[in-house]
Amino acid sequence: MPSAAAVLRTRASVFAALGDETRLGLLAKLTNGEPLSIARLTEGTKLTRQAVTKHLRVLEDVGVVFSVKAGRESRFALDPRPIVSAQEYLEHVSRQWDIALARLKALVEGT
Amino acid sequence: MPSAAAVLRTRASVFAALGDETRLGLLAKLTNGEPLSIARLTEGTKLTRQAVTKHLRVLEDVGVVFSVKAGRESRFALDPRPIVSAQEYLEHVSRQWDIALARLKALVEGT
DNA sequence: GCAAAGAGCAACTAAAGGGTTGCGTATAGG
DNA sequence: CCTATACGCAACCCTTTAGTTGCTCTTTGC
Repeated sequence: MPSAAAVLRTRASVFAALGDETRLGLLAKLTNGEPLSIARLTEGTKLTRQAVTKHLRVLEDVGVVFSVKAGRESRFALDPRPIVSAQEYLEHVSRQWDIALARLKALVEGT
Repeated sequence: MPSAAAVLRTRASVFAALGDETRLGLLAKLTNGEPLSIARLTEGTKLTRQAVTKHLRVLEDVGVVFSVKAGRESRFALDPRPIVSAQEYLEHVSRQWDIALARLKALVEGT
């Protein structure tokens, strides 16, 4: 069982990886399921292939993406599991908020 | 209607704001609904009040948090709307991925 | 067998981020 | 009043990050 602090750190790093316009764009290209090469992912980005590569490494480090070598090119595909995890966390936060608000409201209204 | 690029940029900045361990900790303290002062939020952080203030500004800039002045202290409270929006986006991404996978699978199996 | 395509690696730069310290200001309360 | 509390602002430092350039290596395909 990972410590609570480690969980926090992991979650933060996933959000950090998602916290970039370019990387969100890359994810969008990968949501259709088909693994894409770096050259392919670079098209239409105004960036160098190297820059895109770095972004992909960031995404790969947090597990949102993984790569498979196919001949001379390495294809990247999406792994939705960390995304689902992050999504559930946000759901949890807003849910806790709702519960807390209801509780406070009941308090004010004298129950 | 904001442009698609602007939407992307906004979303990215929200994720970026969430992409920090300290800030996730601050959010956690605010999920119980009660607005807290900066001094209060600084307790148990190993950080300076100034550092915490900066983090709060980051959260405030993306609308995840807002402040209300109360005498000599300014209290921060959570606004779950951007969080809900981010959550829905992640849900959308993983959902698209599921759909795409199903489609690819059907293709391979010859429909 | 050779040119072109697809990538990896390393060094470098500019800018952004996280953090601190120091100082000034307003409010609460004895 | 006068002190302690709660902040805001600004300057500064160090580290990380985004991006580029240049070079090398492997694979493709004619």
